Parts: sequence; structure tokens; C-alpha cells
Amino acid sequence: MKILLIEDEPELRKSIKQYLHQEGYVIESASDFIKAQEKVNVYQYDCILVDITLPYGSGLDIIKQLKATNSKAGIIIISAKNSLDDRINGLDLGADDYLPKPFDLAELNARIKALNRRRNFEGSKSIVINEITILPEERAVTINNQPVNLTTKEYELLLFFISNKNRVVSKNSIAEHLWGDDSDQMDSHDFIYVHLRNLRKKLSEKGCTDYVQTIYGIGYNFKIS
Amino acid sequence: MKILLIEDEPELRKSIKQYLHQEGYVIESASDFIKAQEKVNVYQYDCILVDITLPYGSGLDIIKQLKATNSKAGIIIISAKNSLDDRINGLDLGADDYLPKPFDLAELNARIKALNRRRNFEGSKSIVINEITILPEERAVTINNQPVNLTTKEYELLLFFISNKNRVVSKNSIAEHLWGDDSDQMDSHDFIYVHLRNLRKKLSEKGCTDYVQTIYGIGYNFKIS
DNA sequence: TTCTCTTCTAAAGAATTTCTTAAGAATTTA
DNA sequence: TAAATTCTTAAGAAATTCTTTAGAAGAGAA
Repeated sequence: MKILLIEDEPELRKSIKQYLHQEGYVIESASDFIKAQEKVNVYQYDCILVDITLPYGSGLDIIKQLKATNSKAGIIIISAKNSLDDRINGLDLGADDYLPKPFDLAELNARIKALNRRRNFEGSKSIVINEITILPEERAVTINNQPVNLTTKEYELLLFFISNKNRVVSKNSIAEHLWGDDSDQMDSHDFIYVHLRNLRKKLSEKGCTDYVQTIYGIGYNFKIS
Repeated sequence: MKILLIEDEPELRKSIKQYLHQEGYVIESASDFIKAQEKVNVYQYDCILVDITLPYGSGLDIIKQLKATNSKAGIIIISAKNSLDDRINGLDLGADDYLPKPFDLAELNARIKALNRRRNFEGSKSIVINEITILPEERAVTINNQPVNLTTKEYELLLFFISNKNRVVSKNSIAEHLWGDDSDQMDSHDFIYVHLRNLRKKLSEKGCTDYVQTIYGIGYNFKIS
């Protein structure tokens, strides 16, 4: 968890750095607009704390720049300028939160945590299991960067296995998860064999074998080391 | 461009709806707090026009709710209560603009446009996706500098795809965005196939193929690298 | 109005996925 | 080992979803 603090006032900068370091964050800082720009252009951060009034430029322009480059960092404005206009401007530009000075360091920490909670919650951008990568938003699966075309059932099956990795899942629990209520009304679950086979085949065609182990009479186990 | 109007006064509601419809927006409305809540919880809007004084509740609580759920909709307060307090309250809660009643419909339109300009790329001068260039202000699309004639639906469809690039969009979400309320009353969404086909055709005539990928049984994915 | 362009309806058939069935292989049990 | 059970694989039927076409209905402009 890497944070960039953009703040010109030395005392405040120092105390924030110290505090957040204690909280377990990796924290860097910039003391003016130009230094901030340099940092932002070169490194990636998970979160950026930015003051609006800076020597040589405005924090708002930093935010603009971050957004223009599609930075994925969360942005929290920390500013004494708590006029509504500034606040609205900042949030409009895409900042995630606004914290008026003076503020409690614990409050800042809470905001950072909340921001993280929010953005991790937005659905993890990717799930990586060795050579298998899943991008849920794209509903796409790649193995060694080669796309794998999975049908709905195959995709759901894979996701179910992965969310139960290194755990044995029964045929029944698979059926329940993939077919829900309908699974009761089905007189056999044999077609799971078919979907599983197709999934295994597609995975092994890309070189992924032995992931889904059969536990005879019990179920299956998606094993990853 | 989908707008939700929350306003209890029938006459005003009707005239705003009519006006904004003419301006080319997809517009839905809610006449009280409870109906507004239902709408807001279920659908996504680009912009929400909200009156503060409503039957069964306050518009301010709607705004709170929107912010709590991380809604990305722009919020414009339209209210007769133009006391400074209310205004500040609303803006503090995260509303983007405040329009005191009575107001000119043209003024409302201008505010909506300004809000859009601020928050999404509809305001940006141009959107460039490889060989595709879109000039939102002119509502013009070119491919390799050759103009492409798109109908309204095709244009909106393209914009919706691009604003969700590399993400799967379902047929339902397409319908909701392009037809709003009306999409419920339609017994099928098959006509999306037609518009999509026409869009694909026009794109491919200029050499743009394979942008819109079909995710069988799920939806579509506008893929750009 | 008449003309034109856009949007929607309807329907055929192509493509894809899902499920059924069944033969045979593997594993367990007796 | 023989029998019973469970799993793998394959082929194909059934169901679903998508593409494409043609044309009717509707909206807007001349």
C-alpha cells in the first residue's frame, strides 16, 4: 500500500508521514507542484493525498493530470481552502474524498481505509492463479496471455473452483451453485461431467493440466500451490 | 444520456420531461421520495435532477443515498427553497449544482450540459480510439478521417460501448441506457440486434472490424487494446 | 402533405451452448 | 476376482441466442 503525500507545509508533512508510516503504509511525499508532477509521472501509487494550494501550481491540476493518464490511484484532497467551489471542483475532477484542514490524523487514516474498502470492493480487477488470469469485468480468461473462450457454464464452473481452491467441492454443491433451485428438479447431475470435461479440455489445450483433481466418490478439488 | 427527474409538481414535471426529451435525452421521472428511491436503487443515471421538498421525504436524503452507494450520476438540485442553508446542505452532501425555482428550461439544459462537460468525455473535445475519432460537440464520428454517418441510436450505442470499453455490457444494460423506462414496456430487446448490426456494418465499411465482440449468452464487449 | 430517413417488427436460418444418452474406463467394495 | 459404483469421453439432439434480411411503422423535414 503505497501513498504519495503532496503538501507544502513542512511540519504537517512530517507529522503525516510519520503517522502513516507507523500505520504500516509505504509513504512518499512531494513539497511542491513540480516535484509532485515528477513523482506522479514516474511512479504508481495506490492513494494520493493532495493539497490544493501548492508552490508553482494547483493541486487540482495534479488531479487532472492523474485522471488524464488513467491513474488508478485513489485521490483524497486535503486543503484549508474548504470553500464549496474548490471542493466541488476537486470532486468533479475525480477526487474520491475531501478532508478540510485542520484534521485529525486518525480521521485521515479512516478516510484512507474507507477509500480502499470502496475501491477493492468495486470488484477485483483481476484474479491471477499461476498462468491463469481472470478479468471479471471483461468476463475474460487468459492462460499465458492467450485468450480462452469459455461458455457461461464453463466460466462459472472455473470461478466456483477458484473461489474454493484447495478445497473439495461435491457434485451437489457445484449443481447448487451453477443451477440454483433448478438443480433439485433435475433427475441427474451427469451433465456436470460434460461441462467439467469441456473446461478441462480448454484449459489443457493451453497447457493447464491437473488443476481439477477428481476425488472419487466425493467430488473435485481445484489444486493450486 | 439518461436523466432522472425527481419532482412532485405534475405540471412542472411534465414540461421538463417534454423539453428534455426534445433535447434528445432519455428521461425518467419520479413523483415522490419513495418512487425516487426505488428508481435510484435499481437503475443507473448519468444525471439526476432532484427537488428538495418531496412527499414522504427529502431530496437531501436521496443525495445522501446516492453518495453512499458511490453513484456516478451528476446531481442538480432544483428547488424553491433557495435559502443559503439548503443550498449549502445540498452541495455539502455532494450535489454538483443548484438551480433555484423558477428557472428557464434553457437554463436547466445549459446546466446539464455544463455538468456533463465537467464530468465525462461528452464534454471533451474529442475521443480517440485507435482509428476512430469522436467529436461529441459536433456529434460526429470519423474513421481514418473519413466521416461516418451514424443515426442517433447507433451513435449512442457506440458511445455506450466506448464508455464501457473492455467491459462486458449486457443487452439489458444497453436497453436501459438507450431507452430508459420504455425498455421495460418492450416485450423484447431484439431490435438491439438491428442497431448493433447497422453500427457494425458502418464501422466495418470503413475498415473497423472486430471491435464489438459477442459474448454469447452474456452480452457484448467493445475491445480496444 | 409528401418524401426521406430512422426505428422497430417479424421471421428465417446460422451459430452456439446445453443437456441427453450411452459405451467404456477407472475405482471401490465384497 | 467379480460386481457395483462412479467417472470419462464422445456424439448428437434440443434449446437458446445471435445474425441478417426485408419491410412496416413512425418521426421529422421540405
